[in-house]
Amino acid sequence: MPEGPSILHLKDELKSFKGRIVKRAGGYGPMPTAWIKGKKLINIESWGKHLLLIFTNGVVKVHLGLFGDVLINERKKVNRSFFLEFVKGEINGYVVTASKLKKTVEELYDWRTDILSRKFDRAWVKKLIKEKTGETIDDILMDQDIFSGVGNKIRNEALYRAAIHPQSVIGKIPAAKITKLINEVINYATIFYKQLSKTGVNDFFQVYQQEYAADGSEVTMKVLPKTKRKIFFSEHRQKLYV
DNA sequence: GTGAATGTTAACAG
DNA sequence: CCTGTTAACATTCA
Repeated sequence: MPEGPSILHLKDELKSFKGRIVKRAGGYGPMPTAWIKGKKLINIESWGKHLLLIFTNGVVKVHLGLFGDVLINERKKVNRSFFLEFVKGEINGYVVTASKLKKTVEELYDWRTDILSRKFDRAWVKKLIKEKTGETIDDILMDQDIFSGVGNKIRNEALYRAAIHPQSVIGKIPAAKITKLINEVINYATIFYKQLSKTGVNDFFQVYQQEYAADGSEVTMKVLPKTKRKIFFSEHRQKLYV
C-alpha cells in the first residue's frame, strides 16, 4: 500500500477524526498505548511515508512498511497491530508499526524534502543530491532524507520520464537533467495521489513492471544487489551517465 | 503450494 | 567503531 501518495491519501481519509477523543487505544505492537486513552487527536500530519497522529501529550508515528494497511470503521480477521477507537468509529492498523516520537515534530522532520509537501524545496534537494557525487541515482531516489516519500514505483516511473538510466552516477548527470528528474518525481507523485483520490488504486505505469515501455521500447529488469529491489528501465530511452 | 510485492530496521560479519 | 550485507517482520494476491 504505501509510498508517499498513499500516506497522503490516508491522511485525507482520516480527517474526520480530528478533534475527537480516543476511547481506547491498543494493538499487538510493542508501543505502550495507555497514555493515549481519553486524549484528543488534535491533528494528523504526514511526512514522506510517515503518518503522524498528534495528541495533546505526544505524537504517534505510524509506518505501513511493505504490507501495512489502515481500515476506517472496518476490521479484518487478523489482529490489529495498532488501533484507535473513538466513541463513534475506529482506525484500525494492520501490520503497521507505531511508535511514540521522542522529540518534537519540528525537531525530527524537514518538509523541504517531502515530495508531497507544499514546502518541498527543489533547490534544497538539488543541493543534497550534489553532495552524493559518486553514488548512483537509483539509490538516491530511495533515500528518504533526500526524496521523502519516494518508493520503488515512483523511482522507476520518474527515471523513465526523465530519460535517465537508473544506474547513472550523480556526478556525471547534467544539472538540467537532475532538475528534470526532480520535476518528474513531483509530477508522478501527483498523478499517483490523484489516481488514489479518484479510484482508490494506482496502476498508471509507463515502465514499472511492464514488458514494453509507453514509447514501445523494450523494458529491462534488474535486481539491485544491495537492496534486492527491482528496477525497470528502457535502454533505448534512458541514457546512462557514467 | 510458491513466489513476489508499494519498506525499514535489527543483527551480524568483517 | 564503522560499513556493508543479510535476515526478519507479517499479509495478500496471482
